[in-house]
Amino acid sequence: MNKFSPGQISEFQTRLVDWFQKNKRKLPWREKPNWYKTYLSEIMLQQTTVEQGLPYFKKFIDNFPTIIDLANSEEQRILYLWSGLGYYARARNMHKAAKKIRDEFAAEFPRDYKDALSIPGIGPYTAAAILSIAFNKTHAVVDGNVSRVISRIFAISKDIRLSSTQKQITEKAKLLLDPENPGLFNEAMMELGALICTPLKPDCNNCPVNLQCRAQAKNLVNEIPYKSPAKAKKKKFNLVFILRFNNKICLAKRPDTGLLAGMWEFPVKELNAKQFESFGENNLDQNFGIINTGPTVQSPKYRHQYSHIDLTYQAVITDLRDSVVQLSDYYEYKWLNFAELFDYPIHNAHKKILEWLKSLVSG
DNA sequence: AAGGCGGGGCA
DNA sequence: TGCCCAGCCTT
Repeated sequence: MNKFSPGQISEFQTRLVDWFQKNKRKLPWREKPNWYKTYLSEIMLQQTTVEQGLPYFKKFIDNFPTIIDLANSEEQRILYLWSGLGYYARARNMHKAAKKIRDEFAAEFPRDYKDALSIPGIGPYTAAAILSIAFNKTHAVVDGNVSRVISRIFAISKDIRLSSTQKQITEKAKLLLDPENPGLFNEAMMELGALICTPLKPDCNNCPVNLQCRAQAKNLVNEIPYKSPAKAKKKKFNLVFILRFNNKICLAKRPDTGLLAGMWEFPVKELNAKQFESFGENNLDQNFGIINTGPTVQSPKYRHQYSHIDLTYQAVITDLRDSVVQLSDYYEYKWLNFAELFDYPIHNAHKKILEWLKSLVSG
């Protein structure tokens, strides 16, 4: 009852892979595949849906057709093309990775698992995915999709966040893996999780392995996987300054570590909830050391949810009497023409402000 | 082992 | 508005 027999494993593999070959999505990295396309797509699809990553994959393949092109690029160029996709450490690690592959692995992806793990941005999942999909090496992948599929197949109802549960799932993934077609099998597992065995309302009627699914048999599909509740996000409030002087606008670079590292933005002052509600009644000079020459223009309030922060923010357009501003939180900033603002890697919260600014200019 | 790190989408 | 999705890295 607790174990799949060799016959059942073989049947599972056959049914799954047959389903995959008939139902897989047409995706650009699946056309004329090579390891570089696999690598690029796997990095981009970490914590990211296919729909969201698709336009970025096309951009990167167009701009950097080979790993050498990627390695030879500037980091700011990579961040610019990546801006809006999030988790920007991926982009910076990708640049480091490309240089390492170029210099230490003769511009070829290493075939060894430990070597793959030594590359920045490549962990257990990505190493197994690239080695199996691009080189048909026998490594089982465990990503979010696979975790969900396996927890249902084996009716594992323990908290899926626990590392002990992940360990158990990894063992099951190795057990099910088809050693003859590891790449195909891994892709099929992930595609099943993405198309059929979805987090909400899984399409069990069209599942190729529903007869082997213990969650289905026990009518527990909606209870598995169990995930313990997430912590509440911290609420934060930002006042964003559109500082203007001589028809130029100030844009600043965030520090190289932490949230949105290395991305550009309009200078920000973090306020508490009370300050955020009342700043308009105060004098910007007294409160922020900013000397404005006239009335300010306020943007609508925006909300932006990060994985651990619930941010509310609002921009004010402020004309300065001189260009001396106290921006001690930033080590680099520039005064730019309006059009030049669009040439910098700006994170999404401030892209919304830029869009608002654009609507003022054109409207 | 736990927490930091984006952005999109849904009820 | 609250809350879901989730690999890699650092601590």
